[in-house]
Amino acid sequence: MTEASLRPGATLDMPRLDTGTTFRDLAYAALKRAICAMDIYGHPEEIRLDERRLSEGLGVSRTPIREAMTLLEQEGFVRTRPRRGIYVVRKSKREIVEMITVMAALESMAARLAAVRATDSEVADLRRLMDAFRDGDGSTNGGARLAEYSDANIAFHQAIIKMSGCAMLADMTENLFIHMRAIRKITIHQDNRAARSVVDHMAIIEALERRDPELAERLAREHALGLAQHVEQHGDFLDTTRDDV
Amino acid sequence: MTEASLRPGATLDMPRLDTGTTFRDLAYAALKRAICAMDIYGHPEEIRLDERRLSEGLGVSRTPIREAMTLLEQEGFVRTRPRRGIYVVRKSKREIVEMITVMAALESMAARLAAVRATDSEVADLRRLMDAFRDGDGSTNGGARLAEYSDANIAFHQAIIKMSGCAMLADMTENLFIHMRAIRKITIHQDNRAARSVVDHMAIIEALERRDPELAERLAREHALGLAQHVEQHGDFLDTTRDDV
DNA sequence: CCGAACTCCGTGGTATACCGTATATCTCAG
DNA sequence: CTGAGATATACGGTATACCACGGAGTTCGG
Repeated sequence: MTEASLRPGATLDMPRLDTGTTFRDLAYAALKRAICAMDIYGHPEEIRLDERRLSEGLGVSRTPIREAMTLLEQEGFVRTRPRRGIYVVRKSKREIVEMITVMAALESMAARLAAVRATDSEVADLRRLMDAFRDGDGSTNGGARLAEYSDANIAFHQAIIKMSGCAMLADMTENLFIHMRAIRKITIHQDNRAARSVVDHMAIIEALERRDPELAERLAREHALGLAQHVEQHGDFLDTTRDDV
Repeated sequence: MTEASLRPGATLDMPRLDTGTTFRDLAYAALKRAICAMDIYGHPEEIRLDERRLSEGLGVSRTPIREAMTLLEQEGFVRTRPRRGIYVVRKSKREIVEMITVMAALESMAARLAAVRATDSEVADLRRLMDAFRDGDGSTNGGARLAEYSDANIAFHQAIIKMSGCAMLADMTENLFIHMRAIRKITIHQDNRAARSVVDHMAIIEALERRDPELAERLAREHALGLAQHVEQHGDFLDTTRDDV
């Protein structure tokens, strides 16, 4: 390959501009970020996306936009209805419960693996991360802290996945996290769930520290399924103003 | 909407031709079927797909082909390398082990749910399905039966998923089954795994009959992880002739 | 004043042309 | 005969034009 052969000519060799990133990928990233940013379950009206408008806005043609949309549709973020438009999906209560169930399955497996495979320092890092929140949780400051905790919550769960050492678990849960973050925004304010969540997390950490895969798995599963049950019982508002096809 | 209003004119009302199925979906189905049909791990050379040739062969333009390819790529069946071509993927040993691990997670959760939610008749059907194979399994006929059993094996696992009543579990495992079928074609001939598999399945059925979610989950998980361990130990041939990027 | 039918516009679906680059082939110096 | 460089070819990536259908607005008959 001669690796930018060092002949004397004026070959001001550039670092290597990446040919790998396509417009499709850029559009995909931009759209996904935009969708994640919006509060999907906040306002009831459906959100429609216009290929041509997006194309114009992002400065690329419709083709990469469409390909990105295809990806987003398969991932369950948008739904395209022929000759009607592309809509940001709003999961039904049933779908959310199922999603949490799947999450419980994957995360409990991750916890099982993590209990065996994670390094001591990884577990220690996880404990440090959560200890900060256990201290100042009980009473003092209100909603502002919850938003911050919501992120730490996601971080905790992602850490468990990562410590499993199974890349595919991370892949499959990545999109689920995005949906769940939107849900968690609501449920976290109910029923003192934030405080309960911290308790559950600490128990899981202890199980990991004890290197007990059975316990870690069970706790992770029950933690997730507890959220599923909560949504099942208190999530009826999710099914309002749905136009089922 | 007046439903093809019954005025006397010559309104030879057609049955309703489906506008929903797009060329993209047709191309996707055709390509997926073709990929599943081929024995991916049989011959070592890489299989390349040509958009233009496929477009010509299927009688549609490149656009729907590309969109179908985008889907297949996201599902992990093909990989497109810029300006190189589109290749049918061949999973590495590590990837296959991870895939089976994910399968174990999802399937064990399905078994747990099925133990509680499945109807008696569903469980009975499952037993009937497998009893046929337990009888004539041990000795008599060889490889011809194994291919047949391979399908029954998939059917068993899919039945568990279905009985969980969780549609999303079915969705997420659908593509995994396709990959695993290709793997199972090989592993089933090794180490008398077919007979072992039947034993495991019967134990799972018994757990379902006893409505024991903990046991059903554990057995389903151990059954799948057993396969993972087998691949881990005996699947080194999978990593031959890989051109890693 | 109201409702049904018609027209127009906007949308996603499809086809096609063009572009840049990686690979393959050919050419020619050694 | 061998290998480096020039040219040709083929592929995926992108842009654009056109199409058919659905729905909103309009018009006309009652």
